[in-house]
Amino acid sequence: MGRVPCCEKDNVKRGQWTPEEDNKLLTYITQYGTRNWRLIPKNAGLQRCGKSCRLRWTNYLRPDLKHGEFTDAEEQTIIKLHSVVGNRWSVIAAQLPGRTDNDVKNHWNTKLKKKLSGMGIDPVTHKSFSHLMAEIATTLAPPQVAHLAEAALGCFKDEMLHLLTKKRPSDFPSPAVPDPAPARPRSPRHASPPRHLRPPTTPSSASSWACPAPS
DNA sequence: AATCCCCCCAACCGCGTTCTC
DNA sequence: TGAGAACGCGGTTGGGGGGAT
Repeated sequence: MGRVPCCEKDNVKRGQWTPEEDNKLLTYITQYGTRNWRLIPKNAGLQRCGKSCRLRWTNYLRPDLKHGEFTDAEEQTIIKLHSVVGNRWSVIAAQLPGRTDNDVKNHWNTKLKKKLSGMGIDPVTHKSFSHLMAEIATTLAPPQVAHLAEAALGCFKDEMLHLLTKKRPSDFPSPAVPDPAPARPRSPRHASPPRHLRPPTTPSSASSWACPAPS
């Protein structure tokens, strides 16, 4: 049997929360706690899904949350922990009082990944790009190495062009190499195997064969 | 001044895990 | 012990805001 939806979608409001909704949720939870998320919207007089209420509470309304900029120390903690546990955002967030997994994930995706790349460090493996290239080269036969080096140079060229002109590689005429992907790929949700069949998302299990998308 | 483009982040989706009966 | 419900997590999306043109 298929999984039942968490709520009746027809009668449920979606999108941005209004201050009135925030207030209702906050008032209710302050008084009664967070025991049953399915009942909370009903009892609080909200036309929201319980899941949406839980997310709003955990990511925004909780009184112990920090809302400001991430400090250098927090960033260092995220980078260190990510190098150990990978994309286990809840694990990382647990070490940062007042930060949520969503916060950490967003900050990683928007800031830290670029910061590391800019420092010549692969944000997936946390190794320097030159170290990775040397590592890969030792495992390949000479013709493959030559091919890889050529591909890497292509990636580097694309990245530089993008940085210098703020244009995507696909914006440039490229008769030899077809553009591998659209500028913002929309991968199908279930391209990967089910979670229990996937390897843990540790940095060492991932590789960086593909060109990183120009940021 | 208007339009375009990109970045950021709040919110959503779907799946795995845990809980309850 | 198994089924269904509830919860939690990570990936993804989309809209608003602001800078660039």
